[in-house]
Amino acid sequence: MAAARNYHHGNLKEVFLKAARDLLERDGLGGLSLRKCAEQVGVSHAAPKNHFGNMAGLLTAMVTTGYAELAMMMTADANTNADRKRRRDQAPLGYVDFAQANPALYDLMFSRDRLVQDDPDLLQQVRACFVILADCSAELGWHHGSLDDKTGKGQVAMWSLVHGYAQLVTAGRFKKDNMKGLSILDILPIIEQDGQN
Amino acid sequence: MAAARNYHHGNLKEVFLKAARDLLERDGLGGLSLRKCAEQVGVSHAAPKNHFGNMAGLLTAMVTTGYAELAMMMTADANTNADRKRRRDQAPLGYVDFAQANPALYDLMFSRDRLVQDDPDLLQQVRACFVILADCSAELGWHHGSLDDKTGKGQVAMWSLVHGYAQLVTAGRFKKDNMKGLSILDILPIIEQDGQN
DNA sequence: CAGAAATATTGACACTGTCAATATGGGTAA
DNA sequence: TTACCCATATTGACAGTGTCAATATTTCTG
Repeated sequence: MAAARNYHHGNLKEVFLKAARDLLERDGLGGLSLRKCAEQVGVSHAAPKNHFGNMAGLLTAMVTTGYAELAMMMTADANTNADRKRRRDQAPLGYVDFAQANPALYDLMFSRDRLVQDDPDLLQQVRACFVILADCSAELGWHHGSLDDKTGKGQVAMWSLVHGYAQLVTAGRFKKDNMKGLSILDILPIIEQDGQN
Repeated sequence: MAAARNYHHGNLKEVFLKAARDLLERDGLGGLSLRKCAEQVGVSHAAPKNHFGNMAGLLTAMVTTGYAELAMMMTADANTNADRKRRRDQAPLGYVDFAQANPALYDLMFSRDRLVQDDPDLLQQVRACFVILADCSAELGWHHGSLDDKTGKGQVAMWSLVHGYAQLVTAGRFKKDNMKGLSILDILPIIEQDGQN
């Protein structure tokens, strides 16, 4: 149960993931290395191989936890007695908050290479996030096409708009002084409501 | 003028950029290396230092040409005698086409680290692309806030929506079979028109 | 024609991910 | 308890990487 001195660290996987995330946000993806993480945790440079296989496995594990946290931040008020508007706004607000709090990890979460894209855990967490946003779009009355398969126009527009906004803000593509007082909640309402279909 | 045999390649910078882009799209960012490019071009491994300084300089140069091409694809019909709707649709259509034709480069164009973010040429090309999209949002009647500084709600929504859509499609976050027949042109019209500032 | 400047090469260095071989210890069944 | 298997960690090695200093070659310029 308790961590041993040398061999069998106990919870090396979790500790390693935490160290990797700290290093990622501190030095960027280019500054993240397995060996630096291992040194910081206090294990040998090949120790992570048992838990993650290779670099892509580590990044995939980090990203998967990232999607799980993203879902949590979007549903933080789901089971509280917050009013209806507050709960409805929480998804896009929490989404952008997560991206701004973890910009490097957020980048990695949408990179095409570097990840094991068909990892089952990853796919499940991604889908969970999409479902939350799809519900949010329905909540706002963005039906706009087939809702049954969760990939109607409203759902695609919702994720596109929120993700695009989050990425452009964290990438610094919008000038900060011009964005003063302009949040994702100001952008969403310009989507036209459409109750039919 | 003509390329010499050994020293003074002549147009090494352009040739190197082309080799780097080929390698980037073929093997991803992780598979791109200065030494592979140099080998393919037929120069020594340190030759690119004179033209790009370091890896970040090479990536920044690649990304800058990427933004220039993106602007060209968005304005391909600008000076033709295509009808008004065709010209208006060209910006978002060309944007998504570029992302799908150059997915790895497109990713790099929105990464926070790895680039020299304050490079003057890069900033200029980025701004040119944003202006094209801002004009497009005005063209569609998305005024929604201050238009004078080009960063009103409509402009932010336009870039967010188009970029988010492009990135999510190229990253495979939308299932292909569910996206059949659903293009960016189907998404844009759900934005509400609002002529009053 | 000579010297300066631009451009390319060579060699070295520290650092990286990955792998095979080895060592250690926890868990389980006899 | 004892013996064994297996998960886990270490060590050592390897090819590949970006970067830099020193050097060599070519073009440009006065």
